[in-house]
Amino acid sequence: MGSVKTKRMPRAVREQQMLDAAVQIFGRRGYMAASMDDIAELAGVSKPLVYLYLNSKDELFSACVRREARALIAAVRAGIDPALPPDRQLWDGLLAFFTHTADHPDGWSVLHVQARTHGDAFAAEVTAMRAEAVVFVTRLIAEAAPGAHAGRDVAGLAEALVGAAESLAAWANTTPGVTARQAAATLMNFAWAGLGGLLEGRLWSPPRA
Amino acid sequence: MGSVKTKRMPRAVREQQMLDAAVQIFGRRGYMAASMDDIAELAGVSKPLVYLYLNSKDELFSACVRREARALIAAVRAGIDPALPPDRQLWDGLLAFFTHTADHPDGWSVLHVQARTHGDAFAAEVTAMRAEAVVFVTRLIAEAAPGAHAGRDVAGLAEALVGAAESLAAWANTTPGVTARQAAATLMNFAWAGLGGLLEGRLWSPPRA
Amino acid sequence: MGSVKTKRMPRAVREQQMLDAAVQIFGRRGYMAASMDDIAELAGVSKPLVYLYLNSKDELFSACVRREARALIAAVRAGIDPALPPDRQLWDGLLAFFTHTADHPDGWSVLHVQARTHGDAFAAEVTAMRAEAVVFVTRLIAEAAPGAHAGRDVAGLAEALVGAAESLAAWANTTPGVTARQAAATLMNFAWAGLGGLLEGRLWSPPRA
Amino acid sequence: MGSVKTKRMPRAVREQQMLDAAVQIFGRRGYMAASMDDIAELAGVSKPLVYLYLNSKDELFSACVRREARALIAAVRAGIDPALPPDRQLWDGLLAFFTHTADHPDGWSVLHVQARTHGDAFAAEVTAMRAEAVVFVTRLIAEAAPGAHAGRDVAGLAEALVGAAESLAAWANTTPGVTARQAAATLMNFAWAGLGGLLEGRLWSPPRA
DNA sequence: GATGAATGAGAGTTCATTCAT
DNA sequence: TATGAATGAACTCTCATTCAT
Repeated sequence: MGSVKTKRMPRAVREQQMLDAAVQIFGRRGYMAASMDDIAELAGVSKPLVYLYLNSKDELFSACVRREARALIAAVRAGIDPALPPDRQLWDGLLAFFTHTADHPDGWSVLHVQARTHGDAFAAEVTAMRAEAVVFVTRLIAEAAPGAHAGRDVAGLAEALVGAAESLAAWANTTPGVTARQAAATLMNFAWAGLGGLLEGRLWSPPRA
Repeated sequence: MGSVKTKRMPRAVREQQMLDAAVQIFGRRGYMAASMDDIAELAGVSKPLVYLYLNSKDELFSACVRREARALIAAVRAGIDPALPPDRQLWDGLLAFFTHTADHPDGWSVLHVQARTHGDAFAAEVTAMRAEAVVFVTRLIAEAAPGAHAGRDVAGLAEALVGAAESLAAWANTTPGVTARQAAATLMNFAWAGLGGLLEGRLWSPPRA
Repeated sequence: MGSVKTKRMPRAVREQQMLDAAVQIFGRRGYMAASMDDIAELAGVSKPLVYLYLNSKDELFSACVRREARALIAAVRAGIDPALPPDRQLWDGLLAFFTHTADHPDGWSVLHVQARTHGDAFAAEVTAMRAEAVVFVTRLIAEAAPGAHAGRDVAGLAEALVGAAESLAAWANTTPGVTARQAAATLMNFAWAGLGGLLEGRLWSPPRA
Repeated sequence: MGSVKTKRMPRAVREQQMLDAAVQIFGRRGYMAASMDDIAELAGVSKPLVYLYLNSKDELFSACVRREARALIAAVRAGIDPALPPDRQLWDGLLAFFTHTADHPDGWSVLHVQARTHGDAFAAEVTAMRAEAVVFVTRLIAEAAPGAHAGRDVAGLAEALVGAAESLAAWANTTPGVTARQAAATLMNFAWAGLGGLLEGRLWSPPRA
């Protein structure tokens, strides 16, 4: 498994090997259950080297979160053309998102499950990423319904959408036979139909308590 | 913090105290990071007593999951009157859900985050609970829009809904001035319009790749 | 298993029940691996009662050793008629010994294996019992060969015989299909032939080193 | 006591130190009463190192049994010259045996007492060793008295011999002025005459019960 | 005479982390 | 650059023992 044991590699390469191993172990077992021994072994190096390059378990995990977050953001950005109409942008973004998470399930697990479980220090990076997504979706909604009453309603919708997407990604990764395209289609239908209904004014009014 | 240190209590009472403490610790730190020492201390008893009553960390966690799942289901059921019209039932259910999860964040964390992270045995309990919720919602929509074709993509929708709900719950809990009522309203509108639209066949067609 | 749970029994009876249970558990699992919980449960009483009557694990074990030692000594004494010739006395004694140890394997295990493993305090009782056996055998040898050179040689032979008997008893208890009579016959043949040879002067002289 | 605390030793050396300590503690206290803490302390290392090299208490004990069994066998083999006459071979073997067990009482305790107390896996190793001894002795006798019928009751004789040997070893160790040489002489006379007698058919007939 | 409730102390085991080379 | 050797601290779990009734 792991990589072929080659000695004397440049630091940058070794570091990436360690991060690869760490993401896999952290993603599959969770922060606490992951052991530095296993990570070092999977990376094909000795434990002291891991400490030499990455200082501690916490920093190693942090580096994983940062790397995976950046990769995911880059993938989604690359999938979107801001010149296209909003529904098309949403679709492209969802497709890019589900495709990337499907291709990097351990990375997504680190971001979605593990980073949030383990304390605010790690959550910050993920929260920033998430905020960017919410802003993006909010803008799309606003563009699609220029006259909509903005503010808390739209923010709530965006939150709901992003949360639904996150949950679906984890589900698609662990359920055999579900493709990124299907996950994107499910959410797109759900969201667009819902938004459409809302924008046409079909609001449901709660009863006065 | 904890409870007042009272000695010699009947077993049933002590057991609930232990479960209270365990839910809090498991919910906030996760299964692996939770230590039996801390749980016992928070419960105000010695560690051996926890083992005497609940046998092992695994069984303790399992008991927590079961108790919290039952409490959540009971809360939602209690909020619903089957004699009312479907939309009203959905609203009442959502309100009960958001209220209960807001009142018991640790319990919700145990169910939503921790139980899924920790192995299929626990995930099954939660999955069953969610499936019940999806069936319930689907039935309501079908009653409201008779003749529509239900049953497609149910699992995916469930994931999306729960993800949206969790996201909204977190949003409501952390955004000042947002109540369980408002979170319920947002999701109600989203779900009611979106599901209704889906059942009526209003689909968004993805572009040919 | 155990005894039928009857309440309010006189102390002497309860105590014997406890000793029965303790001998069984100690004999089969050893002193350290035996737990007071298991002993109390097998005796059909609560743990505090065991402590009320027998004070501690050590004293309980000690009581077991004493009781079993006395029973074994009594059984062997009862089997011997001092008026008979020495070889017949040895045979009867061996037969009584092997019969008793076969009928009370747990008791013999307590005496032979466990008591010696666990420190000098318990060994004393067993050592006394053993010494008595050695004296008895020594006397028999002396009677059988009136002119034999007594002293260390005879003492060594008696030691060897008693040790062989102890070892054979444990072996007969754990090997299916070996009866007390067969064990006695094996040892009797070995010992008597050996002694006979010795007494006839067939001594083997070690080479001068 | 223990060894001088020297740091950074090669693995093989440290492992032997650990086994030395383990044999001493296991031999004197028994498997259950021996604690890994005490073994580690006596070996002059920390507990994790013991686990790193020997994995578990069970495996550590197993390693002790193996090592001591091999050492004893080697000592006895080294004492015997197959070119010499059979009685001389038996004498040399017994002398080597008593000398080795006297020099390594803890190792002998591990083999004789502890290994049999603790489960069949370990008993097997010891049983095999004893069987080898019995075969060896039987062959010597057969060579000395050709034409005799061997092979009957071999297991019982082995038990009796080992029991006698153990008893004599303890006697020699605790009785002032008794040497390994004298213990060997006693058993030699006993065994040589007894076995010889048996093979020649001199049986003692028990009375008809 | 008898027990349900409770615990201090210690067991085996694992882990993140560091030294010395 | 890289590692074999080593450990302090913490974990889950068990046990002999006692109190209050």
